[in-house]
Amino acid sequence: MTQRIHFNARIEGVEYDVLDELVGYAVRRAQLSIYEDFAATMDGEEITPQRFSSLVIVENNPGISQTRLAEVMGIARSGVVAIIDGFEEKGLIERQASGDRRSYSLLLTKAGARQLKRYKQAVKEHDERISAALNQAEKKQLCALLRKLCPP
Amino acid sequence: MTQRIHFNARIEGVEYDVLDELVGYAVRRAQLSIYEDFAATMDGEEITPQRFSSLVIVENNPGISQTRLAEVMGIARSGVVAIIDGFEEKGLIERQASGDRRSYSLLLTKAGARQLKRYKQAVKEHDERISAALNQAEKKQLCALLRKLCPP
DNA sequence: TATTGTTATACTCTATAACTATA
DNA sequence: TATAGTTATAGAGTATAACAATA
Repeated sequence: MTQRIHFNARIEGVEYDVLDELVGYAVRRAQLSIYEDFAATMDGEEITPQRFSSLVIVENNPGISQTRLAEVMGIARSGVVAIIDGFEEKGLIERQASGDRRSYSLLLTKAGARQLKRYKQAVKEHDERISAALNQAEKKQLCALLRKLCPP
Repeated sequence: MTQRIHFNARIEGVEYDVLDELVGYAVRRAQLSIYEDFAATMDGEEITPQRFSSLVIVENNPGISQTRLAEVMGIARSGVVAIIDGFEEKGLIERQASGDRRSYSLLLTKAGARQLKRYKQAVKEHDERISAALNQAEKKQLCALLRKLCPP
C-alpha cells in the first residue's frame, strides 16, 4: 500500500503543548506547508526553492562567482558546483571567463532567462495561493516581522 | 582551508529581486536563520527540531502509535522507526504493547521526561533569542499570521 | 483485505577535506 | 600563502515498495 506523505500543520485531537508557543515552530510549520505547495506547483519541473533562488540571484547579479553565490545561499561551494552543473546541462546558465582565471562569471543564457520568466510566473501564483488568507497589509506585516527574525 | 557555512539572510550589494516580495521566501529565510541558531544552541546534543518535536508529541500524547506520529510530523512511517530507535537506544522513549498487537504505544521514560525538560528549557531560550527583536504582541501577531499560511 | 511496524534501497542535500590552477 | 572551482566521500533525511504479523 502506498502512503501519501503530507504535512498537516495541526491535527485534530493531537496535543502540541509548547510547540504552539514557539515562534520557531510556527515558522517551521508554515515552511513545511509552503514547501509542499511549491513542490505540487512545480510537479514535473526540475526546480526547487533553492534552485529557483539561485536562478534569480544569477539573473539579478550577472557575473556573480560561484563562491559568492554559495555565500548568498548559505551553502558550501561544492553544493553550488552541482547546482550550476545541472543548469549548464539544461542550457540555462553559462560559466563565462572572468578577469580572475580562477573563477567564473555566472550568467543566465537566453533560454535561461525565458525559463526563469516562466518559473517566476508559476512561483508568484504559488505564493499568492499560499498567502491567499492574507490581505496586502497583512502580507507586508508578516514579511516585516519575519525580517526581524533574521540577524542583521 | 575550512569554509564555515552560514546563512546570511541579506548580503550587502546583492540584488534579491522578486525574492524580496515572496512570502514563501521570507519564511524560508527566517527558517534558515532559526535553524542555524537552533543547531548552535544544541551543539553537542543529539537533537534536531524534528526530534525535539517528536519528544514533545509523545510526552503530550502518551501511547501514540508510530503511524500516528508519522502523520503528525508529516513524514513516512519508516522515518519514525529510525527516530524512535534512536530514542529507545538512549532510553528516552519506550515502545509498550498496545491493545492492537500490530502497534506500539509510545511513551516517554522517566529519563526521557527529565531530558525533555532540559531540552525544552534550552529551546525556549533559543526561541526567545531568535525572536528578541519582537515584543509579545508582535510575537502573537507573527504566529497568527503564520497560522493563516497553513491550510486548515 | 487492510493496517502496523519493519527492512532494504535509492535519492537528494549537504559538509568536509583534499586537490589543481591560479593569484 | 591564499583563493576559486572541483572532486571524492560520508552522513543525514527522506520516500518507496515489499514483507510478516495481526486485524
